Amino acid sequence: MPDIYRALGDSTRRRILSMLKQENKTQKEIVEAFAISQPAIKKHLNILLEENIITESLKGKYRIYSLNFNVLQITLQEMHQFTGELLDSQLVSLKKYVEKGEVQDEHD
Amino acid sequence: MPDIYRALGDSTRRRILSMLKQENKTQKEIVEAFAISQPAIKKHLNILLEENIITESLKGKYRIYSLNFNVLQITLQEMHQFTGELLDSQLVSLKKYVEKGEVQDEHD
DNA sequence: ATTACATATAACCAATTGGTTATATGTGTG
DNA sequence: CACACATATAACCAATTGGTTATATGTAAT
Repeated sequence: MPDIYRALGDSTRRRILSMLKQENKTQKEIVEAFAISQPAIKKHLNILLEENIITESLKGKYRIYSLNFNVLQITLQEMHQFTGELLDSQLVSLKKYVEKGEVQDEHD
Repeated sequence: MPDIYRALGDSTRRRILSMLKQENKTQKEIVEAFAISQPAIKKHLNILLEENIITESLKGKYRIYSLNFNVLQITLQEMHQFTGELLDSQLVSLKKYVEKGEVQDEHD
């Protein structure tokens, strides 16, 4: 359900995630780390929240954001499997080549 | 330079890449595998070409598309490093916890 | 040469994205 | 209570995305 590709699809969001991997951060801290406005950061946080990649908690007037490791782990693992299979196929082609003396069939 | 996140950011494009991992395909074959129009597929192919994730070659009236394994490998490896570091940090936190009896500092 | 087929391109559309500024709301502090 | 600060929300904007239909172009086959 969570769209990890959407979550990772923007470099600001990737930087936010990198920040959060060290320690949880308040929105204020995140905003201060970028050159764009607070509402712009909030929109990125909302996308990450929508995709369940981060969680939000309240502490007085602050909002604290954290990585959602459970979801991250599952979705990244799926993504990694997909990408792994893409590269895998090259090895299969190489194997075929070694065995049968051809790389691709049909088109070349 | 190639934006692998953009390339993978759409499920149609991911399906196209999956198709190409088996064998090279003509545009016609790709179009026939989807329920959307030829120009729509062409746009996706153009994005994959822009990001250098696939290559195009001519064969008579056909256009043959192939995975660009070189670029794929490099960009996916970078992506995987990024995502690996995200999850890694949890292990570091766990390690800290085991060693010092705390998980996070500052915010909780 | 005509026709059929594969692909390209143009014009259009609605929704999403990534940003802005201005302003409202909520919470802690002097 | 009043003010300051952190965050939320609204209204706006330009660019991109993902699709469409209609039509042009290039190549092969009859």
